[in-house]
Amino acid sequence: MQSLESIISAYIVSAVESLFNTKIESGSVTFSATNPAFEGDITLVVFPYVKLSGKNPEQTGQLLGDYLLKELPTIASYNVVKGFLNLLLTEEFWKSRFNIILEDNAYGSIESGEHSPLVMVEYSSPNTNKPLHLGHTRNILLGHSVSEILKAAGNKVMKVNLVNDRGIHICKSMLAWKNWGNGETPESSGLKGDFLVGKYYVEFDRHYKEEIKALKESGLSDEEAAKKAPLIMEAQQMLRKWEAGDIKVKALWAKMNGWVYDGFAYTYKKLGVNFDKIYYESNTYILGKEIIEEGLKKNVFVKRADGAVIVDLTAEKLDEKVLLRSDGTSVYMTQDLGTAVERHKEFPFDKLVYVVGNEQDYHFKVLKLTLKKLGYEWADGLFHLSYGMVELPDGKMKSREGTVVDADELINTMETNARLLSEEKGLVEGMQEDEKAELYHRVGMAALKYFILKVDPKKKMLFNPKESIDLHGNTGPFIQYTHARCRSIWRKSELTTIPKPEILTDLQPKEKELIKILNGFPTAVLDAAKELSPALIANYTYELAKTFNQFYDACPVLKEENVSVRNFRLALTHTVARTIKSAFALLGIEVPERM
RNA sequence: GGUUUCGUAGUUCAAUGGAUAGAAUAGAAGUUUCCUAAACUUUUGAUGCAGGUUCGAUUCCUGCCGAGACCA
Repeated sequence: MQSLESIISAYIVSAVESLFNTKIESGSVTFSATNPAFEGDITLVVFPYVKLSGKNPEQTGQLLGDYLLKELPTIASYNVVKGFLNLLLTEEFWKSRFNIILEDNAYGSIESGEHSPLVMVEYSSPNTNKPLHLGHTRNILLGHSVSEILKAAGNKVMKVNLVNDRGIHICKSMLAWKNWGNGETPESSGLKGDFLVGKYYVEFDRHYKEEIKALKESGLSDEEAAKKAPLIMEAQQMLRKWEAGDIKVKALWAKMNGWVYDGFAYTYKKLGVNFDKIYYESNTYILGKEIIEEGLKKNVFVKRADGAVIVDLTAEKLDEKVLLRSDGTSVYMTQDLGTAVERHKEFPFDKLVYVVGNEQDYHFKVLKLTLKKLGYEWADGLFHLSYGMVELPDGKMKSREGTVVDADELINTMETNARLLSEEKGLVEGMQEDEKAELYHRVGMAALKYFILKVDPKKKMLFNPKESIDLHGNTGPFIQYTHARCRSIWRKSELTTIPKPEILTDLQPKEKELIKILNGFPTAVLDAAKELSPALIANYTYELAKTFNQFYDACPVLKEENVSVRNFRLALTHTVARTIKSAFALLGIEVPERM
């Protein structure tokens, strides 16, 4: 279905050509929503054509309006206010639009085909030394939602996770567990695996700090003490053993990482997300060394006097970046270069979206530029979805100060709050226990997910642990509630098929408004895909739900006596429910039939 | 210090350079013999400061003030 804007744009192009003798791009035509104070369904901004017409904005608008009224039968009337041409479309247009939308069961999504672009989305990418927290939650929800949105926009999508399963951090946990763990396992203690490993990471830190303190008292500087503490040296020794393939170290490593994966799997499941492929850094960390050779050969990289290999990006207003240390060890950038190249070989993606926090902005700029310099044209398709940090009222979450908001705990709290409200409303009586649990889960998760996703990803967001996430107003549960209302009407209608409406009467204001909003869904999906912003879908869905509730108040559905009006309203209610469900699926939020 | 992002009602969020800056929440006042009141209606309240570009600036540019991030 062609969008309303593109239909009118085409006529504006020909109007400008025949009236002002100038060719313009149809993409340059700008519309805006009509101000409610004036009559109209869509508004054309006239200012860009004032110079072409040589007349004032009002006269220019009149000319364009006359042309459209004559040439485009769906225009019922127009008016010009200042430089704005307000266009009113015919009732017939909106009625036929609604019928098209109603018929389309996959409304809002474009099926991908063989030649659709392949987009790889990397998200989550956790370390294996601690449980997931609210910051990870934002990452995970964004990654999942963006993937769904890209799919709906007609892309083939591959969701990947790159787990940081090796390095000094996991060695610290391993060492602490060996020293003070007494063989504790998730089974023996009942502790979730990622929490268990996280506990020993903290334990390491505690003992390490004591050692540093003691060393400092014996006269060492801060820096020396931090380097010379026996524990850290032992952890480093462990890492070297790991790299050398020491069987015992590798076995412990595999065991403890296994615990963490079980813990993560539980949280991912609760959050309703999954991956098509999981990469492990233990496999990818060696990648990238060949890239260094390649870069040196192509004279893109330079070997410094101390032996370190660098890429000079000063021409691009960035620094020199070290890619290989003077001791020959690689840095993150080396691995990421190698991983990107490997991935593109295996899955020749058109786009690779990295969902990573904005503290890595510099890193991804360098990554893309460096790949470009090496001649990999596909690097143009690399995109860093740089999201803002989740902050607490007094700043960043700090694990040291114990202010980290744990993901599992937050999920539980949300489910509990949903349960308390449901019980208070008393609408769940008669439900089976498992049905109730499912409902509380859906509602709690809707509140959490919507709270996070409705904020523009680029912006930092604030979470106040003292005030629980709201279930009223502009929230996920409000929209779920609207869906449940729609479904309730539908059940009570006792119809089995959707009535084909013949709308003989004029549309009520709220009916027309709903059709207009429904009409905007495909555009919202495409915009969200272009911007990689689930927030646009959240805002869209809120507008739809809010308007439906107004309609619900103003227009009876089941009690309407005129059969054709009743059928139309039922069809409208059905379409609203279906669209809310589709839109929320793009956010990874499920909607209940009743609540 | 260098680079960079961000400052919008009391609070949390909106606004491809477009009309009178929207919502939610908190505050005030209403709506239930009527399809789910997790709703609806009315109301109070905001663009950090100073310039510039533009027919038009929350949005673009410059400076200042304030907060964060990255790099040393």
